[in-house]
Amino acid sequence: MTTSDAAAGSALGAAAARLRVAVPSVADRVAAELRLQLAEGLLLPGARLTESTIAEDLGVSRNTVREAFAELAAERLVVRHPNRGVFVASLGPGDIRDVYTVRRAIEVSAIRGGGSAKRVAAVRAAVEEGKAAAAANDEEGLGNANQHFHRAIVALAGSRRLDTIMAQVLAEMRLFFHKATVDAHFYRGYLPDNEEICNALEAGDLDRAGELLLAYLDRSEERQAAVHGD
Amino acid sequence: MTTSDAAAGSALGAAAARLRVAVPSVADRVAAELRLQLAEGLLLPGARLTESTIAEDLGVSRNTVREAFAELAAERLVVRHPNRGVFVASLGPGDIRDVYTVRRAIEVSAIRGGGSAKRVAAVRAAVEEGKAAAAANDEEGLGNANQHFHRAIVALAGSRRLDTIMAQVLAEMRLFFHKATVDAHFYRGYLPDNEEICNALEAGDLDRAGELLLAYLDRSEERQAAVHGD
DNA sequence: ATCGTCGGATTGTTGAACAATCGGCCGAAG
DNA sequence: CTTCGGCCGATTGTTCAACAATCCGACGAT
Repeated sequence: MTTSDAAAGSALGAAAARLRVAVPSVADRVAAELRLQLAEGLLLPGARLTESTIAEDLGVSRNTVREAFAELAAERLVVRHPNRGVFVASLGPGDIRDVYTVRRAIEVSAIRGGGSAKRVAAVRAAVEEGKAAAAANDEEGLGNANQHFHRAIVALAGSRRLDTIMAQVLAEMRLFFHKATVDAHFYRGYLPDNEEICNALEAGDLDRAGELLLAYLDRSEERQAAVHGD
Repeated sequence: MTTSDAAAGSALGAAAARLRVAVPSVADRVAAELRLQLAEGLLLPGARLTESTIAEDLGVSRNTVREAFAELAAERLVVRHPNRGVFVASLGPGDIRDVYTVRRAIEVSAIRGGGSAKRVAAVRAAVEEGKAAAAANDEEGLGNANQHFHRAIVALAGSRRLDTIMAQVLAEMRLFFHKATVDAHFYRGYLPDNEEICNALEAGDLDRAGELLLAYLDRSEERQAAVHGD
C-alpha cells in the first residue's frame, strides 16, 4: 500500500529515471512522507508545517526539508507564506470549481479521443474494482477505485503530461475529501455512472461517453460545492 | 485562507502576493533570471547547469541556486539527473505530441465553454496584435501575439489552474522554438486561422470555434513534428 | 480600549564542510 | 590494438552552524 502510493506519488515531480535504479533523494523521501501524511489526513488543511520540527522528527537537515517543501508547493499541496511558513493547502469554493474545470477539460478530452484496447480494459478494470469494493462494503476501496477509474480515463490519451496533471489534481482533492468521505453513499451513487460511461466507451460511442462523463463531473462538482460552503 | 489568492504575479507559479509589496525571494529571482535566459535562447536544450558556476555568477549561495533549480524542475524547464546535475530540458518527438495533446485538451475545452465579453475581447486584441506585428514585419512580435492569442483562449475558462498549465506548456515550447522560428512564414500562416476562430467565438458559434481550433492545433502539431525529426 | 514597542520565534540565506557518486583517464591484461 | 578495471578529479547531495530579516503576540503606555 505505502510503497505503491509512494511510487504513484513520485510519478508527480520526480525526474523520470530511464532504467535507472536511482535511490530517491532524501528530500524526495521527505516529500513522499509528507505526501503520505497529507493523504492520510494526519495533516489537516491550514495546518502549519514548521521546518525545524519536521527536520527533527524525520532526522534530516532543515535545508532538506526546505527542498521537500518546494516539491510539495509545486504540487499545490502546500502553500508558502513568505517569512511566515508553509501551510497545508486548503481549497475554498473557488478552488473546487477550478479543479473541476481542469478535470472537465482533460477527462472529457481524453475519453473523446478513445484509446487502445488495453487502456480501455484498464477503465473496465477500475469499474470492476469499484463493484467489488461496494460488495465488500469497503468504503476506502470505493474511493480508490473511483480515482483509478478517472485516472484510467485520462490515461486513454497516453500523455505523460496529462497523467501528471491528473495525479496532481486528484492529490489536491484528497486534501479535503477527508471531510466529505464520511457519507457512505457518496461514491456508491457514482458506480452506475462509471459503468455506463465505460459501456459507451467500450461500444465506441465516444460522443456519448463524453456527454455522460461531463454530466457526471458537473453533478459531482455541485455536490462538492454543496458540502463545502458555496 | 484559501489558495485562491495565491498569486498571479510572474507568468508561472512564483509565490507572489495579494496586494503585498513582498520582494520576491532570492531563489525566486534566480529562477526568474534563469527562466529569462532560457526564453532568450541563451541556454540551449541539453546544456548543463552547474550549481557552483551559477551561484558564483549570480552572487548567491549554492543552496539558493538549488532551490531555484527545484522550481524550474517543477516547471519541466530543466531536468535533474541524480548525482550528475541539471540540464536544460530538451523535447523529443514524443514530447511534442504530448504537449499538443495537453493543448488540445485545455484550449478546446476552454473555447467551447465560451467566456465573458471582456475575455472574448482579449482574444480579439491578440488577433489585432498579430496583424499589427505582421504589418510591421515584426517576427518576434508575431510569435508573442500568437502566444497571447492562445493564452487568451485558455483564459476564457477563468481557471487559475488552467492558466498556469498553459503558461508552463508555452514555456516548454519556447525551449525548442528557437530552432523553428527561423521560418518567417511560420506564424504568418496562422494569422487567418486565428481571425476565423476569433470570429466564430464572437459570433457565439462555439462548436465551430472549437472545430477550427482543433484543426489548427492538429496542423501545427504536424508541422512541428515535421521540423523536428519524427 | 487603542496604539506603539519590544522580544521571542521562525524563516531566508549564506558559507563551509564532508560523503557519495559520476565520468574520464590511464594502465594492465588479453 | 582493443578491452577491462581501478584510480582521480569534479560535482552533487546533505548536513551543520550562523546571521539578518521578518513576523506574531504580549506587554505596557496613553
